[in-house]
Amino acid sequence: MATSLKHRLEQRDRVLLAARRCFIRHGFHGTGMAEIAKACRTSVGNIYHYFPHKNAIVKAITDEVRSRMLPILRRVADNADPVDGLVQVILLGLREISTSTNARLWMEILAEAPRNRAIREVCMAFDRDLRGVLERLLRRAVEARRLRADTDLGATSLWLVALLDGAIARLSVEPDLDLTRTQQTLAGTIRRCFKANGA
Amino acid sequence: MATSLKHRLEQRDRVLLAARRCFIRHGFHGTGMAEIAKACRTSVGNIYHYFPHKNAIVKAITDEVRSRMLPILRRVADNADPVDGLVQVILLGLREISTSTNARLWMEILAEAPRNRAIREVCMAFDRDLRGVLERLLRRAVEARRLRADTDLGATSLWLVALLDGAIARLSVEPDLDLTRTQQTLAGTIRRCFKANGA
Amino acid sequence: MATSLKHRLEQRDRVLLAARRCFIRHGFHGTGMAEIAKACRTSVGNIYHYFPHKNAIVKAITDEVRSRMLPILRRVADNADPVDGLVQVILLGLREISTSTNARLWMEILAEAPRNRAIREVCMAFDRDLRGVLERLLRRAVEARRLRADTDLGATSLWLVALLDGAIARLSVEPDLDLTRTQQTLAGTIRRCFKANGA
Amino acid sequence: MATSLKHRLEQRDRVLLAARRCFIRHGFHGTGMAEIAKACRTSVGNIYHYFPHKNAIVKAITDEVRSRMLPILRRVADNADPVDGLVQVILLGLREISTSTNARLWMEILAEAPRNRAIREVCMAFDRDLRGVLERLLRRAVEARRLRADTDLGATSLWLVALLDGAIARLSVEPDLDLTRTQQTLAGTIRRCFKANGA
DNA sequence: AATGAATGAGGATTCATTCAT
DNA sequence: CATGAATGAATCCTCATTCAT
Repeated sequence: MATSLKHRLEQRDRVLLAARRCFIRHGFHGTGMAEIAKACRTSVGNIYHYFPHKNAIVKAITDEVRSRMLPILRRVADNADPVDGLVQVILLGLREISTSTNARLWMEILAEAPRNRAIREVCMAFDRDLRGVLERLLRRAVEARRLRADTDLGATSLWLVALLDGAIARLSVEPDLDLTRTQQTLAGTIRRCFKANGA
Repeated sequence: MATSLKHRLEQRDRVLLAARRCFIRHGFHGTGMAEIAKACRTSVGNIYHYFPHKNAIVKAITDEVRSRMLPILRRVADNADPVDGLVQVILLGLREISTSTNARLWMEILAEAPRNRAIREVCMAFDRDLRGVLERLLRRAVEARRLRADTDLGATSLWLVALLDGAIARLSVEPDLDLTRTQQTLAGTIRRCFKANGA
Repeated sequence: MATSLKHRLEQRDRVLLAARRCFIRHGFHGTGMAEIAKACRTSVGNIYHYFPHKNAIVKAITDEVRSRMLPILRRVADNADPVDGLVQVILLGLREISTSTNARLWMEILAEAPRNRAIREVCMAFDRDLRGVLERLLRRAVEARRLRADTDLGATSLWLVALLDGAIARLSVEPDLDLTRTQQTLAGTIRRCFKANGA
Repeated sequence: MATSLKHRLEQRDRVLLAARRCFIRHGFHGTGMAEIAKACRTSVGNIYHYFPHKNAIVKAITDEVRSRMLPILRRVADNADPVDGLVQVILLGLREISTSTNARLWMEILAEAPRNRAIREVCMAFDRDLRGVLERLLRRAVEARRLRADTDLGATSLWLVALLDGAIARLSVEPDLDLTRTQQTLAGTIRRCFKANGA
């Protein structure tokens, strides 16, 4: 029982791992079930024991990609200095995105979202979380008088998220882009948007 | 002769217009030639008198989308005040993107680029142009002492472009987003990154 | 009137010439009307003023190819020496076949014949003519006591025709084959099958 | 496992058998995948489990047709009397060709070869084998002083092959032709080209 | 659980032919 | 006579999904 459950989960993961590689290479639409089956050395039919649809695999991948980002958010959200926290969210987010070929996957997800309810919902849930963290940090920055009180926090968090999405797009179009070099410039610019931690 | 040429161009445009609508609704991959044919009330075969591939239609749409942006860039590039110019590029870019359902189309293009050479080349050419304009404006800002001399212009222009890409992604995931409201916040933030046009 | 008729015939020939080139390159099935139209710099529709079907073009080409062979036959049939005549038929036939890229065309015709009544009829008519000439020569050879009286003339003429067909097949599979070198061997062998022009 | 492999091979054969019948009736180009599918009572898609292309089916048929000829060659090549061997090669070759509707298939193959690399290669390999056998027999005939020492063996083997190709062409144009009747004439003629097995 | 054969609709593309201009 | 746009059925091939084994 326990063993069989363990096996189930392992097998499921093997499928996901294989699917992820395929999706990165050929996109959601460009990848067929047969390709995934071959990549994880199973049969096509067997995959359907673990996922009811192809789309369920896509959703699972989306979930996974998203869930890898969440602990980063939580860790950073409690940073003593809210501005440091914000900069950290952006920098860690960028690092996660630019790891391996994640950008391609993120891009695929972003493009799929408009026409795929399941994916869209995952995206929106994640956006809510991310923007929640960002807005909480921004509010703390206001309280700490590092940010003007009349700042539109919603708008600001929106643009910060857009910055991450934009990085995804940039990376996926120009995969050779070295984000680490330009990160410092971004971090500096963001910091400069806040008042110094005044005496 | 002249009439037939005119007819050809009109028909070509009808195909593109129909394709555009279909692509917005169902994406490049989700749209079949039959759907396009029906949408412009021709036969499938006839479309092939105007475009050699489905991909040629995709490329033509990409070209068109991109070329609508170029005059905006040129107009703005010569703005007397470089900071105003930069803000204008961003704001006008956003307006163009958010027009009707353009964001979806842009998104589709961004997602297609990594795996479609023809599209990628159009994108890269456009990026070059856009970043050229941005960097020229940034350089003028440095010369006008509105920006620190040690600013990494390449990095900065990259992030500005990413901001636009990010807006596309945001809009395509949340089509109901009202960008106009948040635009002012962005414009203000950008302006504040530059020193006042000091006396 | 006369002029327009002349023009008609010229145009018809232009189509045939173009079609011939296309058929040699891509075969009957591999050549589209559009390709022929482009090759003779007309419109597709215009070709249909001169030929009711694509198949009519194929038939016309077949006719032409065949009719080029006929005068050769007639000229040779009256040769004083029947054995010389036979050898000449074969050698001239081979020369005609191997001229330019005729073998490909002949081959295309042979392959089309089984499934194309119009072509088959042309082929059979030609075969009748050719075998008639051959059998007449063989009969004269018998009369001249150059050939055993019990020879099966029908069978012999059949195998001589097969030899020509075979040469077509060989040339079309190995286009670089140099038939002229091996011709002499064939001619010698054939001659040796007959008794010397005895005293 | 063993069963499934057996099933696979059986199914593959069923496809080939059906394809063969279709090809004989309508030619390679005239036969669609749908027709083959119907002829072996499967779906179109399923055929693609057994063959990657339509062309792979064509090649498999070509292989099969050719490989049926090879054992004949081997058996005959070791004939004690080289002239008997040669006559046998031709006669058995003819019998194989004239079996049922093989001629049509051979013809189709010959016509396809010039424009289909895979087919051409099979044809050329077969030609090499066949001409190898023929030349070996001819050489032995020379050694046995049954043939003039200055005979051009290459040319002679070429014409013998052409004779077989020609028979194919004849049969495919005139399917009612009764080759068996004329075979004796051919065999006799060939024999007479050699000197008697002199004492 | 695992296999992979089978399905059949749907994918893009081609092409002979027609017909309005 | 000439054009080439239009048609639409037919081409090969792909693919998510089902199902008997």
